[in-house]
Amino acid sequence: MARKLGSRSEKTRPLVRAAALRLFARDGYAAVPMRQIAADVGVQAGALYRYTPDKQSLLFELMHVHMEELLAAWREVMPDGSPLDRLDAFVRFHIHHHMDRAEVVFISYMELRNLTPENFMVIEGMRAEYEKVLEDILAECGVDTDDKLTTLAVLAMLTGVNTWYREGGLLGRTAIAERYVGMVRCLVKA
Amino acid sequence: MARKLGSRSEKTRPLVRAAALRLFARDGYAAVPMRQIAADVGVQAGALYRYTPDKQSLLFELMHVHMEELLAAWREVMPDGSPLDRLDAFVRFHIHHHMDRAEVVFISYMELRNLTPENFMVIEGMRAEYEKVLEDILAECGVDTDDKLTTLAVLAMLTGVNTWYREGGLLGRTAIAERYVGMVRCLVKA
DNA sequence: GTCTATAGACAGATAGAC
DNA sequence: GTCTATCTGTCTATAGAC
Repeated sequence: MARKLGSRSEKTRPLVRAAALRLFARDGYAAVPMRQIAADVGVQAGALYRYTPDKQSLLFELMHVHMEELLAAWREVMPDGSPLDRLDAFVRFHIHHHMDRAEVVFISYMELRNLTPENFMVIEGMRAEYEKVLEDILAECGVDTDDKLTTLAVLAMLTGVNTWYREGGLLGRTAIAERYVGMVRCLVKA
Repeated sequence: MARKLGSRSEKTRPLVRAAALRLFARDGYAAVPMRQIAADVGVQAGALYRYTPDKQSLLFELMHVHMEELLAAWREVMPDGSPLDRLDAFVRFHIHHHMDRAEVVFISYMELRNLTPENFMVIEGMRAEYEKVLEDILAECGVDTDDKLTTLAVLAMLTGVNTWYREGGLLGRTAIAERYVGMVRCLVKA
């Protein structure tokens, strides 16, 4: 099979994204120079601008793709059962998805303020859409969602797993998810 | 009454701290130039170095004072009652303290990675000490604290209030605290 | 598509006048 | 104690050779 022209460029592009992801997560967007991303990829800084118009777009693209994948993945696994079943499913989905993508999740919470106002509005809209998924499920479960306190408390608790979960820890992935399922069920009953 | 010599310097110092607090919270440590802090205070950039050896010390001092005050304030109000009473008291204390100091709390979570390794270890130690306060109370309430999941889940839920609470919102401070008290009680029973 | 070289802006921190 | 002026280094992004 003949290679397409320009296929070489499509080898570097994902490396740039991966390096930006890793370094932004580790050191923070503002603290990572383009030169360091380039060094991580194994090219000179100027070459990066073949793949991104600027540093800001690199950040925005990582967060935008993440939010699109998050919303799409939920639509994919979203079950039809009872409200409580759907709540359990949401908790398991959220925990597993966030454990699998620790770096981009971390960036998406930490680097919001380094987005331009236009880019921020896009991401904020998608974040609100995801929050609405949980809010609707909670409402169907009989929770009062006039104020967002319960929704935000549950979301904060679930997302907190991102700050401490590391692969190979004391608890397995499924065990962790089931513990959170139990805690959220308990909050809903109260 | 005669003014003490040097009393004028002690007027600018708190202004520098206040400006750094406000700007670090709004734009992030890395994005705030010393010149902007100076402009906020109403002096030239060079004058700031009468009050701090460098920018890093400005950040560290804000976080360090915050953690000292947090630990001291808890020791002050810590009650003697039953474990469940002490848990309620901790929840109320945490929520109110975090609502009253939104900016420095936000900085303390967001800017950890902009501390030098030495400074990070100091703050991290104090953060662990605070976490231990909650862990001990939960253990006395009969919660299994062999793994830290419950402790961290409760702390994440409580601290989440910082991301959405604004003065003059739908719910009053006390009402919010009592809702969290109810949710935490429920998690402990399960 | 990657390189070298550099433009142009701006950072943290210091020196010395007043 | 604050000023002006500046040193020294680093940043993003671009230009043009190969």
